[in-house]
This record gives sequence, C-alpha cells and structure tokens, in this order.
Amino acid sequence: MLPDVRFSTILIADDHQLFNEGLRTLLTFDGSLFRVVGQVYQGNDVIPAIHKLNPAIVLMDINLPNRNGIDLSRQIVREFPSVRIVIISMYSYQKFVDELQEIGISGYLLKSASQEELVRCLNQVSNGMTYFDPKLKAASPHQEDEFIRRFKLSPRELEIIVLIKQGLATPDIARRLFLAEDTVKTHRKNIYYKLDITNVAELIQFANEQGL
Amino acid sequence: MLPDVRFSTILIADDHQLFNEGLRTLLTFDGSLFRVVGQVYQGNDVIPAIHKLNPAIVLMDINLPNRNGIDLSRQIVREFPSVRIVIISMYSYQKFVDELQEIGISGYLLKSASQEELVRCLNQVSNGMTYFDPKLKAASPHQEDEFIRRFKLSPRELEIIVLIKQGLATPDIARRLFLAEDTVKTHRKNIYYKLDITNVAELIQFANEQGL
DNA sequence: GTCCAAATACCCCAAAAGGGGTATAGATTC
DNA sequence: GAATCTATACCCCTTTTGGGGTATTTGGAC
Repeated sequence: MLPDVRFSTILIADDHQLFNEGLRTLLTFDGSLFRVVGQVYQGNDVIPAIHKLNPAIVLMDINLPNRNGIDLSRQIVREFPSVRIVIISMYSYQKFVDELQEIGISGYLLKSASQEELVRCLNQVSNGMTYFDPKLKAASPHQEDEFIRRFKLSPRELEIIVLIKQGLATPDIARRLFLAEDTVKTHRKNIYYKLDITNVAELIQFANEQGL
Repeated sequence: MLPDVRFSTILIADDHQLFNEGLRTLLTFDGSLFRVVGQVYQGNDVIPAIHKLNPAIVLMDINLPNRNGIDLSRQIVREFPSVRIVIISMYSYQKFVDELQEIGISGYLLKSASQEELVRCLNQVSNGMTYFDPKLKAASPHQEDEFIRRFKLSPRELEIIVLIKQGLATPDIARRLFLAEDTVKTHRKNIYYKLDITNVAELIQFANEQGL
C-alpha cells in the first residue's frame, strides 16, 4: 500500500514520555494532516527509526539520552537530506538555535509554544518553508503604560533596560543607540535610583517580573 | 448541579503549553476518571485558579514563571488542605523531592514517566494514597540532571550561579560561602567559559531557562 | 515666558567584573 | 599509579559598573 500523500508523516523523538505521548495526541485531531508514524525516547533510536519509517518530518528534542539533538541533526541532514527537522526544546539558548540553523533544520519551537503554533510550524515545514519560534527574537510591544507610570521610567530608560537585559554592556549600548557612554551611564544610574536597586541582577529580575 | 463524584477534578499548572495541553489530552480518554477543570501557565495563576475551580488534584511543575512549585506547594497545603498536589518535573534532584515530601505533597512524577504511570499515580492519589516515581530511587548519579552534564557544571558552580542570579556580588558570595573572593572569581570565570558567555545578564538568562 | 521632564554629556572616584595565567590538595575514575 | 575533576586560592591586568556630582538643550505644559 502506498503512503497517503495527503499526510505528513512524523517521527517524534523526546525522552519525556509524557511529552512525547502528549505531542502524538495533540497531532491526532479530526482533520489533522499529520500522522505520527513513530515515537522514540532516546537519541540512539532516531537514525534506525528514520531508516525504517522514512518520516517526512522529525520532531526532536535537543536533550536526548545517548545522543543529543544537535549531533543527530547533523547526521540526518547529511544522510537523509529529504527529511525535515523540527527541534522542540525548552531552551531558547541562542547558541543552540544558531548552530542548528546553520546545520539546516527547518524549524525550532519552544516547549512553551501552543498547539496552534505547533500545527502552524508543521504546516509550514511540510510545505517546504521554515518556522522559528517568534519568542526566540526579543521583540517588545508598546503596551506598558501602566507600569511606566508606576515606576516613572522614561521610554529611553525602558529601551536601555531591555538592552542591558540582553547582555549588552554600556559601551555596546552607547554604540547601538549612537550615544556617549556617559549618557548611557547616566540613564543606568537614574534607572537604578528609580527602581531602588544596585546591580544588573536585580535589574533583570525586575525586567522579567514586568515581562520586558 | 453537583459535581459528579466519580470524577477527580484536576488543575494543570505547567508553563510549557505544549506539555500542558498534552497532559490534558492524555487524561481525556474514554473511560477516564479524571476531568481537567483548569490549565494555568504561570505560578501566579495557581492560587486564584484553585479558589475558583476547587480541584481535587493540582498537577504542577516545579519550574513556573513568577512563583516556583515548592513555594506554591507550601501555600496550597496551608490554605487548601483538601487539595492534593502532584509534582511533575524533569528534575530528580533528591533535595527537591525530600523538601516537597516534607511539605506534604501526594505524588512526584518525572516527565519521562509514561501515560500508564501518570494514570496510576493520579488514581492512587485520588484514593488518598501517595505515588512517587520509581525512577527517583534508582536515581543518584546517572539520573542526574541532563543539563548539568550537558554544560558540565559542578555543584559548587550551580550554587554560585544561583547566588549571582539573586543579585549577590562576588564579595557577598565569598562571605556567604566562607570562601576567598578569588575562589569565587575563579568559579565565575569557569562558569562563563563553560557556558560561553561574557556577563551576568547572559548568565541570568541561562539560569532562568534552567529554572535555577 | 517660565517650569519641568527628558535626554544629552561631562567631572570625580572606588568597587566589581572580566580575562589571562598558575598552583595545590583531595577525591574519583580508569 | 596515572589521569581527571573539583574546589580552593593566588598572580597579573583592563574594562565595566556603580555612585556622587553638575550642566546644557529641547520640547511640552501651564
């Protein structure tokens, strides 16, 4: 019997059995265009499963016993160029993402994604496009009027808080914003004064609490 | 209408939306005795949800944004003694398990558990018994957290990461741990090297991703 | 036309962070 | 027994941070 071409066949590789099972059930809804053809729970089982099942897409965690998803991705791209890879991970560690993108994976989803995002991602990937979790890019909306007033932070100060949180040092920020270092220092001092804090760690805690 | 006593009502608290959704679908099979009455995605939402939904069991991750599962467990046991708590976590840290057991949770499952184990656990808990993942005992060295091995961070290094994240400066940490400042500096340098980062902001990002 | 907040930029200084080494004792692993 | 890992602690040095000021310009608000 020939495989039904309407369906994208999917292999799930995740050592968290509950998550693995959960993914399968999430992809098995009425009208779903996906068919989970295999589930494995450790790195060593991925390549044999691809051999045997020839899935269109491998949905894989980075963190697998025996072999990690990055090495596996490299091998899959090399040996099964037609198989598309979607990484699904709790890490938004940019180093991982960059490395994997360079290797040539088709998608990267965070485990904090929703079912809708999962389906959208797999749809795009099965149509030959790529999908990378929007949360990976630190984009900030402009809806914080509430707490700006509360802490009396100016727009410029907010901008600088976000950059500090991203790991930029004062000179980096100055270059980025075309400002003198001293100006950025002044802003930092004012921010610390307004928030009643004394170092970066506390600033980042604040930023995280505010969802910056 | 009275609640159907045949069902155990369940509140799911996990920030990984896909996992959260997956759990719900896994518990919604034919003949299931469980009914998922609520799903929340951050620590702050747990207590209000219990107030509103009065679930029999809270199925909760340890790592939640805003508030962690350990603090929450303490509050739930104190304020809602009839609500049973089952922790579902990727960590098999004995320290966490011990602490939670002392607080009085009813169960602890690893995310690597199977659907059968999940159901068995919830059955036992809803019948007033406890259930702790069998893998917790066999744990010790091998079952150590994946990410520790991945990043090869030593226990001392982890300890210091947590203190840095809390906003302590090197001299503070040295005093706290009865170490020379230079020792703490060395640990910092080694941590930065291992994680391939260059400043506190990046370190805190990492720590937050790991739920440290 | 004055007042004020915001953004800009400089002065001073001390403390902390960051980056390059080396070294030694103790435990564990091979 | 050798190799490795961990924790400890020191050397060197530069850069960044944090904290105290002052000051100018600009654009609105009153």
